[in-house]
Amino acid sequence: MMSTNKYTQPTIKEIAKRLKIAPSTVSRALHDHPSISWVTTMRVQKLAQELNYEPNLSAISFKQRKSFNIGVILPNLSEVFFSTALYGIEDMASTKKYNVLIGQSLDNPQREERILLSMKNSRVDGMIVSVGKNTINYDHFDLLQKYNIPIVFFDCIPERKDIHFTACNLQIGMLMAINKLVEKGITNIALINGPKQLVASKQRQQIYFQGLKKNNLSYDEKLIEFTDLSKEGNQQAISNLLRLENRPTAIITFNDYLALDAIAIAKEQNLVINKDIFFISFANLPIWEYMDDRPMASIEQFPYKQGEQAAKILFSLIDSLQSDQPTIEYQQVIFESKLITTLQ
Amino acid sequence: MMSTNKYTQPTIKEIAKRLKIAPSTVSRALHDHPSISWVTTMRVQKLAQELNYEPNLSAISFKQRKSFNIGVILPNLSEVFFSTALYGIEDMASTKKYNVLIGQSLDNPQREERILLSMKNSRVDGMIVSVGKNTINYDHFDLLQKYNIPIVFFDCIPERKDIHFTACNLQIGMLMAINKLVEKGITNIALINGPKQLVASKQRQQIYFQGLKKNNLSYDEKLIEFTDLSKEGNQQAISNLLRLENRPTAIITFNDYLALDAIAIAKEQNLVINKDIFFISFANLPIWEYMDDRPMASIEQFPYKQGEQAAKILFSLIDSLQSDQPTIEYQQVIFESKLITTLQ
DNA sequence: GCAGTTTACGCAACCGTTTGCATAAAGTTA
DNA sequence: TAACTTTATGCAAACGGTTGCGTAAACTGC
Repeated sequence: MMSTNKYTQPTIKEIAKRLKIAPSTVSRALHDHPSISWVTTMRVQKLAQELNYEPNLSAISFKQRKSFNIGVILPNLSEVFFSTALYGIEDMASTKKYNVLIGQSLDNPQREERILLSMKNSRVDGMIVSVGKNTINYDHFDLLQKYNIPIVFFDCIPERKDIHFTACNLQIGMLMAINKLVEKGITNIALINGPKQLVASKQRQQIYFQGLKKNNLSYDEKLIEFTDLSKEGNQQAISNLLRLENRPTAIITFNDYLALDAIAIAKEQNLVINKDIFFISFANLPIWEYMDDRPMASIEQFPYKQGEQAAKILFSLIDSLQSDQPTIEYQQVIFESKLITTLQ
Repeated sequence: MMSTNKYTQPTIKEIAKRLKIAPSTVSRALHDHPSISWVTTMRVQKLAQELNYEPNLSAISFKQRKSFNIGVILPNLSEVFFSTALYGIEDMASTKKYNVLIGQSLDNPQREERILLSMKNSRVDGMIVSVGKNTINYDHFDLLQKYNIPIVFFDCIPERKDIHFTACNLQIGMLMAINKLVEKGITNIALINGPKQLVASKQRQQIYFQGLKKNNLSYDEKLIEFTDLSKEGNQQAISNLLRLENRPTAIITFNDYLALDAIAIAKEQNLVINKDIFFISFANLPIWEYMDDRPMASIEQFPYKQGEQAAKILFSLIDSLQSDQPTIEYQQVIFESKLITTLQ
């Protein structure tokens, strides 16, 4: 599969030379420019086809000051949520003839910043970012603004008004989940939330309060725990809840990975899942169907659609940057969550 | 976060103009070229720092005919195996100042080819590919050769000699697994293999035979089933085995996802996992630790190392393309697998 | 003080494509 | 047929950085 003879890709100049016409004519002919005659256009396109001509995107991107690459920074691609979102981004990008540069931050702010700067330097035309859960400083994102590189955040977004983003409104899903529990007569509902600095955490907590209130349940501050989402943090949080005198009969967990840890601990304490205690979780890990002890329900957040939409917004921003009238409004698209019952 | 004033990145020409020297001098100064005086070098580097100069990689890649991008095509990033391999690739790439373009083939040959061609056109400097399980035609990979774009395959590799690749030798892990079973007195060992066209399947089958032979076990062809790795295929395969008069007491499954299906079916038939029947699997899904009924052991294939090594090989190929003496040998690195016992 | 060497820098071309402008040829009108 | 318009094409610059080559100026040795 290794050949020694160099095979160089044909260029516009090559075609021009062969047809004894100017490169500019070739360029225009390839773009069906009206000022080029039908005959010339055909001759050029025919030869281009024969030679297997492909425009040198490197040259074009240099000339046009566009790389036709977008950067995507995610915490972690092994989470199905993110890899599915990436499909959405990829699919949208490929219809727009863009490539996707990927970087996994692993929730490490330094790594996140390093990736971001490297993408900036390689002149991506825009970025889609799901912020790592340990990121507290957003200066490097602001930096991109100076270089006119648009960013669209998705899912895990900074808490500020002046950004473009897509996210999922957990309200409907979460309220339905609480209603469902109450219908079953389960009223002692706890929440294990994620890191306090996350918008997602604040949101979950707020809706949790709403859900209790709408069902005339009283709020007990002991029923809220926080975790940094590390395994130890998770175990600590669930243990605290299970130790309570008034042990909760249902627990809403910040995400599926936390739910895994929580369920494991509950089982260790000989609690029967979905009998002694119920779990509700976010993000719908597909692996649940293989597990006997799984959350009663998960709240679906439509990662594919979120990714696709984020890319759509990004491309509209990129296009508007080209035009004389750049958009000034912030594009913010919020999807509605949906309650998925994983048990029959 | 949106500003209207355009902020243009400083260029070498800009610096040259300000210091009233030639662009070429600036370029050399920035590269610490020996023919530039200490004073000038310092002046240039100081101003560059002040202006926040960053070389325009677009221009460099155009001029140098290198994109400083490598393409990675994988079946699926939601499989932890692949996303972990991607870390390895990413890390190696970032030390080499390369970016990573990603494409998920979803085991769809058309999609795989589309991604490959699009990456070719955007002039990636090389590619790392794990071939989709339905790919039977390798013409598009050969095409890249014509354009002098090196490819390194990893994990799922085409069955031919003339390629660069990294892979994992399952021999040690698999033989140890069989030995372990035999030690426990389990001798009726079945194999559910993947699609017949895959190298990986052939390899597994061969070692399976070896393992039986070394332990003086007789081979029964009924104990080998194949699956296309779809859910239905998996279920069919395991059902066939469990229906056998001489029901196997251990099953080696092609991968962890198949193991999940297999275990589920076995449980439906009221078999107790790790008592009535044992499973051994490949690739070590981290989720196992949360499951009560899991394979007795998994065979670790070191995806991070494989990815890292694949990238290392790719960069050596890219470098050797630059030099006058391109490498002719095929670089093939094979890691040794390791048996991981997931049960205490 | 002169030939030879070294040092430090500038000039200009180049990579492939695009695009504003100029212009020759052809066609149109009075 | 002169003047004007239209059509089809070419010329040349530009994007930003790199690099071979040329060359003043400074330095060396005798």
